[in-house]
Amino acid sequence: MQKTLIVIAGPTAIGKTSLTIRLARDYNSEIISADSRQIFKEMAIGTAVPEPEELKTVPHHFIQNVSIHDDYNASSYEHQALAKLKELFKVHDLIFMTGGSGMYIEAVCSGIDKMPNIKPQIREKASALLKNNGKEALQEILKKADPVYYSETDINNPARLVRGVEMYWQTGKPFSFFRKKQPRPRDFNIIRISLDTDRDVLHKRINQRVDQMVAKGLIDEVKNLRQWQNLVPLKTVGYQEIFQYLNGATSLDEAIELIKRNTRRYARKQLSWFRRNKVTSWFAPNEYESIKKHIDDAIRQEKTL
RNA sequence: GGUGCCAUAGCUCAGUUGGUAGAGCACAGGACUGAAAAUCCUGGUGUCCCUGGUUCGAUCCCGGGUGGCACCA
Repeated sequence: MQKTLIVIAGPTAIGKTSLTIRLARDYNSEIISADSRQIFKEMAIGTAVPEPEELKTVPHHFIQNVSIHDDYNASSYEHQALAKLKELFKVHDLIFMTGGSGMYIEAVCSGIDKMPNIKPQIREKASALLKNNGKEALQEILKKADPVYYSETDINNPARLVRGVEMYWQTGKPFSFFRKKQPRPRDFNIIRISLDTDRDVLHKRINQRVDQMVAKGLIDEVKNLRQWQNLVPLKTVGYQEIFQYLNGATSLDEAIELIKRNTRRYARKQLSWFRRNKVTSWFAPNEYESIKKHIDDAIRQEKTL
């Protein structure tokens, strides 16, 4: 029996959670979350994790099971999610994956090339070079050490430059040696569904959700994390803005407005990511019957193949 | 009621000594293989309030109107 992963992608606040829970119940299935922030134990309100009642109705995986103090990235997620899928496919033919982190979804669907971990000292050295000598210094190194990556990547983007340089320093080999970008075949089928709706509707939902987060105690949640504000997982919309407020840089009202604006921008970037995938089918979040029909048709097609 | 000032992008405003206009924010699009809710790139979206006049040509100058603000009654 061919196993199938159904991926429900969509921008933040569009209604992925409730839609996927309903689907997973109808198909008697389970849900794998592909969300780079809901995965952290310490972050709940600001990442809009599903409510306890929702989590009870259908088994969820990768919700709040890692600490912000752990090293975690898209590659860790790929391996854990694949292992979990293998386990779940022993009892289910159909598993749902939903979340807003495009890179996490791609990691599971297509895979990320295997690469060595970077030692913290090397990472710090590369960041220090960027800070002290600017991105030009990193560009110079890459130009000589890794002309392939240098010509392919966005050399204005410090994050890309640091990555290339630290990989070279760590291994003595160019980053492009590891970065093959070869999609890895999976032993399960993938059905991709993406959600979108009118922009003003989405913006309204985002604004409401942010107000709800504040009402649920976002400020207190962020206050408790204040000493960790420089950790990467906390470089997150909803947290950075409240840190700014707690640090006296903005008023609370300003911080809340900034969260709304930055969440709108985040939603736009997510959509941009999901549009890259040309095999996905697009639906509005309220088109439940059409979505179900699409899934049933896709499964039936697979069976006849 | 009188006088003065203002009216240009979604918002706040700049500007054109007359040749159909540009900043910030908002917004839109894109890139992205180990931080990805990160990081980076690109884009002005417009009856220049309406209406007459002057002019080859008016968003700009002049008259009238409408709306807003301020002050005086």
